Amino acid sequence: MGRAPQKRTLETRAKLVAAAQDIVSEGSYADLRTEEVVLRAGVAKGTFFAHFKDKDALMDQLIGARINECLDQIEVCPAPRDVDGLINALMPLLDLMRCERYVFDVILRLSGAAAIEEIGPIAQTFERQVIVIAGWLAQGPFRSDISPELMAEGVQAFCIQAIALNFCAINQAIPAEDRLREYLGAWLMPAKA
Amino acid sequence: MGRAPQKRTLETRAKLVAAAQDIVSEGSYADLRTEEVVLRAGVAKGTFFAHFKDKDALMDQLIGARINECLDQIEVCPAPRDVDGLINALMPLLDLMRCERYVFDVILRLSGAAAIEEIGPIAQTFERQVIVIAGWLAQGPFRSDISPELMAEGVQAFCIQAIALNFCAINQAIPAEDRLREYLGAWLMPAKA
DNA sequence: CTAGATAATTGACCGCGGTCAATAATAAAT
DNA sequence: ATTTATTATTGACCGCGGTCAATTATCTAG
Repeated sequence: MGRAPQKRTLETRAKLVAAAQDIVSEGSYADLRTEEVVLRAGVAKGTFFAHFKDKDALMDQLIGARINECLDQIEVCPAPRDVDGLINALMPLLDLMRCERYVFDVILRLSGAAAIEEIGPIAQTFERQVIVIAGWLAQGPFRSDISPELMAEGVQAFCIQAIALNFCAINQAIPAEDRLREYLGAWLMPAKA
Repeated sequence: MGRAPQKRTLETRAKLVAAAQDIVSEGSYADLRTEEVVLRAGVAKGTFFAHFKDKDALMDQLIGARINECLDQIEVCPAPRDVDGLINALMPLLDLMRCERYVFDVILRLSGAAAIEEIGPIAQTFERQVIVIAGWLAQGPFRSDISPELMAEGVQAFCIQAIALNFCAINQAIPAEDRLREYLGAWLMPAKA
């Protein structure tokens, strides 16, 4: 067990995060530079890396926090009654995931933790997503031959697929929502046949 | 229309690719350095970037070529008769995609082209995958309420999901094949209910 | 209060991907 | 052949993420 963190440490960390958030709000996640962050925070470069393992770790914090805000908001919605309702409910999350190519890449990269000790914010939100979505699906008029958790994992997979295809020039004619509707209809309410 | 490429150009490019392949075969994709490539090829650093837009473009060539080898081999297989057969048939592809974390990341990043003019090798193989898999699914004893192409896109999405989850420490207990079998069973042969 | 231990901060430095003005090699025109 | 237009190559240079030995601030024991 380490000692309790010093006041100074918390202040420094807060300055770094605040500086990073400012930069993002003025521009984009993609053009955040660690050098700009430390400049604004008024600390040395090494200090940044004493607080964050690498640049991705900062992004994990920032983006993970925003995903959690979405989930807070989403969680209290009533369980959707059909695929369209589900897509509607998921919209804030989808919009966040596709707001920037770089953000999507970071989320994909960090949605799984390399080691059990280091489950970061984004990886945690991915577990939380499954819980929230599975909770909904258990109530709705969806297929019942597989578990809600499995259905939820599939929803995640298809969201990613729909967004990934939409970042691709060839496929931008079809809106991501339409593609997702097709996927989820087939996944959640198969007509068998 | 540009002029035909000079002999020298083709030689240089071949030297670069050969050097890169040597490095990969001695180590991994992840530890390929462009500086090492140009050193072995006996050219200047700038020459590399005259031939490849960036490092990713080289990876696109190298990995795209290997995916195509897999597809050549896969294409001639008889259409699988069930989910297990499908997973078996896809194994060479899956093994390639998960051989290295870095390789998986590159594939995800390049599987969609940013602009229509620049559809790279990997993006092309992703279209080819859908064609090959859809061809199979059209023949097999799978659901018929959705198109084979849609089924094939779902297979792609679930392959990626299964691999991604398996790169994550928390989920390594379950082999990717088992997870994939569960997904594809539910996707391709829903029991309705 | 002081001395020693621990934790936080610093900034010069490195690695490596990527750029670009200058130069050299090649092809086309006279 | 000689000039002219293109194309290929060069290597010094830059940006930026990340490291680490040295320094400074904070905590704790006596």
